[in-house]
Amino acid sequence: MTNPPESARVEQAVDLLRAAGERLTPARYAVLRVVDAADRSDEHLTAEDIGARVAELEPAVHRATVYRTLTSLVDTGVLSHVHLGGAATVYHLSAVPAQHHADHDTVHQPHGHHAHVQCHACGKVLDVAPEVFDDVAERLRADLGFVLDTGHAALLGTCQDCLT
Amino acid sequence: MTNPPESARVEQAVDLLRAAGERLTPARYAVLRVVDAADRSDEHLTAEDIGARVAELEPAVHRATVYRTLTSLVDTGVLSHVHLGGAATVYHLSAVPAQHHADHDTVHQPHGHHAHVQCHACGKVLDVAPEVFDDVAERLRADLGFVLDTGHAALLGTCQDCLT
DNA sequence: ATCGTTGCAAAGCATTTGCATGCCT
DNA sequence: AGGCATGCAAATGCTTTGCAACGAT
Repeated sequence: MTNPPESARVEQAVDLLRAAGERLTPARYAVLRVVDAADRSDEHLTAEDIGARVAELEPAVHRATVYRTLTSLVDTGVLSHVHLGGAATVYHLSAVPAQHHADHDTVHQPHGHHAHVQCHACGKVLDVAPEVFDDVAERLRADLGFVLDTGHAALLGTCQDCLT
Repeated sequence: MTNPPESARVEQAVDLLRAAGERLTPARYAVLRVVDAADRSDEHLTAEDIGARVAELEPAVHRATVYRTLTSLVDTGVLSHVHLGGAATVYHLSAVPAQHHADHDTVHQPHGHHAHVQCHACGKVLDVAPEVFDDVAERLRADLGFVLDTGHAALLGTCQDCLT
């Protein structure tokens, strides 16, 4: 029980970090654990959300450090971020090709790479299988020479619950 | 030459404004002209961009007023805004069902309603015909009950020029 | 021991708000 | 005339930065 697969994802992230010649610090470790936990509960945390949780885990870590850490982890490729509809940016562990996770709906796919749509009414973020955008991506490439980065930004709309 | 259809679009916007029982003030008029001009040159202006141009047109108008004006014009429905990939929000005249404009590429469509994709390398914003997202919209609705608001948020990718 | 990383605190920026005045209708 | 919109200025909130101290390797 107490040795959940979480460690696997975090460890993998740590390995990536080290492979990139980066140092592992308490701040970085805390950020990785927080993001991993959020990932596996399908939460989407912003920089400040992460800062808040890191503060609980490592009170000594300064907010500014969380921002710098997020930036460097994204640069390293350990984390990736998604720009949501409004303005917020949320973070994910980028590595890890999915493994467990009991899915609930069709277009939903376990972790790993995925696209996002956000409800502008309630703010909820839904994960979507990247293939849903394959046709659009193909058309944009053919017509405009534009290579779509599926999942780097979320589209807006209204979720089922908010359709009155 | 000098009596461009601009006035038509602005006038239409003004009518909408009045129909909504809102007042026409120098600040609002300036904002409308600026946004109209941007629209017809396919530019995508943020609140501060608009503020800067309004300052040239009406030096007396305060920045705070531009923000308040944009908000109220969007509420009224005269303007609509699009959330770009990064964080910025850009504005469009919402009415006006397109008219002139010599198009250059297939998926490009004159003004009116359209979707957007943004290059995260150069920041350029490309307008895309909303139909490009029809299939995605249909699938999201069918699978998740999510109603996509095409064109309220932009997707990210890399434009032809930036593909090295 | 070295050099990247952190803490701290202050600066930055875009955006918002309270309030009294002004002006559109 | 009446009430919404504006100017002004201060406050906000998130994020960034300079610099010296710290600590991971």
